[in-house]
Amino acid sequence: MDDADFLASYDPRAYDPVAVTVDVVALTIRDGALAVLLVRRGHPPFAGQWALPGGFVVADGEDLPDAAVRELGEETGLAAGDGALARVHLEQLGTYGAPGRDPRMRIVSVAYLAFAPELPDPAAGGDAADAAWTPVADLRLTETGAQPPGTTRKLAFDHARILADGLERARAKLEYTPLATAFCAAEFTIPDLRAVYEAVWGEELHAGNFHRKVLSVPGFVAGTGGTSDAPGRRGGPRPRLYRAGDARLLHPALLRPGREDEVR
Amino acid sequence: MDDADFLASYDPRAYDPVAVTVDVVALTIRDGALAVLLVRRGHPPFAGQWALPGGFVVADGEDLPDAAVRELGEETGLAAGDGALARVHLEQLGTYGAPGRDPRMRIVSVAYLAFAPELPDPAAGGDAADAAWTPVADLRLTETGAQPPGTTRKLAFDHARILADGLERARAKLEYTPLATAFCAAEFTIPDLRAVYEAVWGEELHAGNFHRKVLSVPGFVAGTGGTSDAPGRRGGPRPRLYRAGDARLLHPALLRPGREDEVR
DNA sequence: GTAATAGTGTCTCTAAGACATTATTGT
DNA sequence: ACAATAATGTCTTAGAGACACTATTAC
Repeated sequence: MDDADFLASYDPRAYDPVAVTVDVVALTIRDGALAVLLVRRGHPPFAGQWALPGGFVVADGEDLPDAAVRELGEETGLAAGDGALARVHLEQLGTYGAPGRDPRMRIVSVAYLAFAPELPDPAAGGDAADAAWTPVADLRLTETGAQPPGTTRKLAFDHARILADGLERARAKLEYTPLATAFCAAEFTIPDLRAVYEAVWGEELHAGNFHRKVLSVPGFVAGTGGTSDAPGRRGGPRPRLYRAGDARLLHPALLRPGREDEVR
Repeated sequence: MDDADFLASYDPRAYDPVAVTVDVVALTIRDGALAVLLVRRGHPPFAGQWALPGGFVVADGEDLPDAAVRELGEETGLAAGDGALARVHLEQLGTYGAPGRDPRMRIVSVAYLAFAPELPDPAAGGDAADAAWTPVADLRLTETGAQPPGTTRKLAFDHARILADGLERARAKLEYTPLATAFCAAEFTIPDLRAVYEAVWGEELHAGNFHRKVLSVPGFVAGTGGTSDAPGRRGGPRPRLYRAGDARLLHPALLRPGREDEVR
């Protein structure tokens, strides 16, 4: 039997049904805090609860990253050809396929991680009853969370786990890639960049050391020669403007402070 | 409509068929070289060509890592309850779902990465006509490879890409995790560990500096007090024996030498 | 003996971090 | 004037890497 014979006799529907979906962990910085795009589900299961944007992959011809971009565009109201979506950094996060994670049927979900500069407020689209950028600090990400009840939101499906994995990935990638620039506008200042690191890592960084460190990494940032016009600051000289450099890895890396204890 | 109504009216087969498979990049050290487990396909498509071990996920109730272990066991002839398989480190590598990657239908494949100490020669099982540990140096992993033809093997599907991604993941994880100990027997020497690093990174390391570095990382290795009986070596004192320590991250990390150029 | 190897010591240079200092802005 | 901040300078210490050296084994 050669390939052609095999294809002719092959019936894909003979297999048990497994559906493939794409979920997106879209992160941005809003008001100095790390925020994730969430939608309120309009249909069962988990109707009314908040969840990551996502949906079924179109079986015929849609690549997985394309599906992720499509889902992101549906929830933010941005078209794929729009410049704002083109600036979004997208990478695969992982695949979640435990039996029972969706009550309807066996669903394997490929999660993507998106990093974006400040985007417009989302417009609910598709199946979503609502959509909003939500500070991650307002979310309960562990079963044993110690947050005060009422102020936290629990996510549908296993999306709390997916989001937690995405946050850890983001925190780690800030260390050894210039990913932080993906959260900034095309031109930014070193203090802007430091604000991104502080929001994602949840720690204050020493301004002087951070400044010198960023400039010492080859290709991290490139000066434009201009200076910020400094709106809304509380004094001090005008910071210089930079663009993202051509480095794809930071060498040496910017390591998170105080991680010796988390090692075991 | 509540959840129960929705489930009753839901027909999973109404969706376009997408099949989910699991492929395994199983790495080990054989004769001092990094080797990957490959099977020769017994059926179309790509009958007769070498490929990564893998297969369809059982839709009803099999978790994805379980499917990966099952596929690995089928090809190596090791039972899941066997101690050898229990020592294998398994982690998800990524998911590959480009349309057309399989000529039969839309197939989304979840790839897993397995690290094992020296395992027995595989026994062909399942659909495989043959199975073998193959040194990765004998494989053509890029389309524009400069290897001499005839000495290289080309893999089926997009498995060359999956393997290349797995190798890069392995090389990176040696830097900041104690993963190298997963390639060693329960007790090993520092030179054994150095041989793992050299095989995976493809570079010779300075023996003295490596030794001091490994011992300086808290929790990387723990001494047993014993010494190797040193069979087959070419002279020198008996090296001391160690076991894997309790660290899950190496701090500080063991960085690969000479990566400054690959940064842009 | 000779060669190879395990393990340790020493030196240099880079880089991280704590801290100080100067200059420039808003209030 | 005062507070806040950008940007740079100084000092200490940890760590990576080059190299040397001793001790122990196989041949």
